[in-house]
Amino acid sequence: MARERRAIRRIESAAARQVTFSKRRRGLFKKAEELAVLCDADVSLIVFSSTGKLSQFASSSMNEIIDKYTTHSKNLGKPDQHPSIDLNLEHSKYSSLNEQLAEASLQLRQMRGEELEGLSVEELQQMEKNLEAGLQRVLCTKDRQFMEEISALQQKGTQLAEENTLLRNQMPQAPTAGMLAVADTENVLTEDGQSSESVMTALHSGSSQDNDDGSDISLKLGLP
Amino acid sequence: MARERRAIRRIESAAARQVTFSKRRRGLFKKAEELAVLCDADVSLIVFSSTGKLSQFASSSMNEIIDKYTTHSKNLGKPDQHPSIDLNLEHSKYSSLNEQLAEASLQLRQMRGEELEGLSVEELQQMEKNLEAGLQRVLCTKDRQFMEEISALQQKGTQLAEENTLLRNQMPQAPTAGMLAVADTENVLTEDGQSSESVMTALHSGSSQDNDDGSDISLKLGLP
DNA sequence: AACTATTGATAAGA
DNA sequence: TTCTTATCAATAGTT
Repeated sequence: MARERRAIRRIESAAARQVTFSKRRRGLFKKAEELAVLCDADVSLIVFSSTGKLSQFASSSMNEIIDKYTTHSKNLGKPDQHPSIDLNLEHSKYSSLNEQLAEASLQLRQMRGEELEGLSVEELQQMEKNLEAGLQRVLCTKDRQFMEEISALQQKGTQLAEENTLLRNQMPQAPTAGMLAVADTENVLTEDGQSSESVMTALHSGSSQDNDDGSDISLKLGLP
Repeated sequence: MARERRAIRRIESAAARQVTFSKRRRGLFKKAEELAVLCDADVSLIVFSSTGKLSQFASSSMNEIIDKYTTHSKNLGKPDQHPSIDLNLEHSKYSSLNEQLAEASLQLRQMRGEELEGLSVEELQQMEKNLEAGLQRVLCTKDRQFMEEISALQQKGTQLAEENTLLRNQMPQAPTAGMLAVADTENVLTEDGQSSESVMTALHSGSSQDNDDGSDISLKLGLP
């Protein structure tokens, strides 16, 4: 990354090692924080220099992350190794969780419009932005779900219509057709095989066109 | 470090966040290892993705480093606080808290429009309702704060204007009046005591009316 | 995932 | 340690 690539192996000169340590440690911590912020990750970084000096970074509480880690790996690996550590961490972990929960609850209440009294105008504007963005995404998702449901129903409708056609063809004399489908009987032959006309366009264009094979079904779309 | 600098702030798009997380995590772990090797340092790196997945690096044994860390920081902090708390109670409290926090976080993320995939249309409509209600309340509160600020400023303005009038009355010959207020001198006597004209209307009506006792101040309202 | 234009990190020197 | 600068590495946006 510089004048010349340095081979990744222990730097023999103590002075040079110290210099490189300072520079790279700064970079490493910076990147750790960036990862945590950018990606909403929980990051813990502990570094002991060769002289034994400690540096640390934690995106939230160090104890909490370590505990989460021990819990995680305990589940997969050998049970209990450092029973003493957990004890020291219990309390801080607990308060930290409590704080996080309180914070999250407050945020939720504020997003619902409660307890807004203490907020500055700037914070309120930020919340407004967040709420609008969230609302937008919710609306998009809802629309998408509607679309999916519509398209599923439409497919089913088309299939049923085709079955109907087949059945009617099999009994050409059927006198009860009028009860189930009023004006279809003369179109039966032509609409057979005309598979899928988009229901969306049907909804937009109102009742202009003549392709009735899906429209009986599309009337039920708003409900489920 | 790329096409364009990315602001170090949580990436909203879940997809982009995941991509960046993968890329940067790899880079971070590489640098952690390089620091450990080059500088003979003891390095521990623990990363939980926003989805809870664990990644770790340790130049020696993770547990050993963590142990060393807890020993180190214990010495600096207060030594032992709660040597004996009911562990079982503690643990159940912990799990419960954890669950609550997870639930609250999920709700928050969903209100921000993330992780909506599993929700039904009904749930989405409920969220939409909540978001709209929250947004409405936030907007009301914001407006109220604006009003309060405006009215406070206006009051102050009125007071200052009154003080000005008093001062001018005390030196009737003042030849420098034109520098501070151009056309006021003949109105001084009449506007005294005319207390509060709404600043809102002043803002809306532009520069039509003649009651100048607050308008010099109203120009500064947008800023503080 | 692979590709680059760019920015960022850093090795060496002062 | 800090600053500078030439260079290499990481990565943001794109495909």
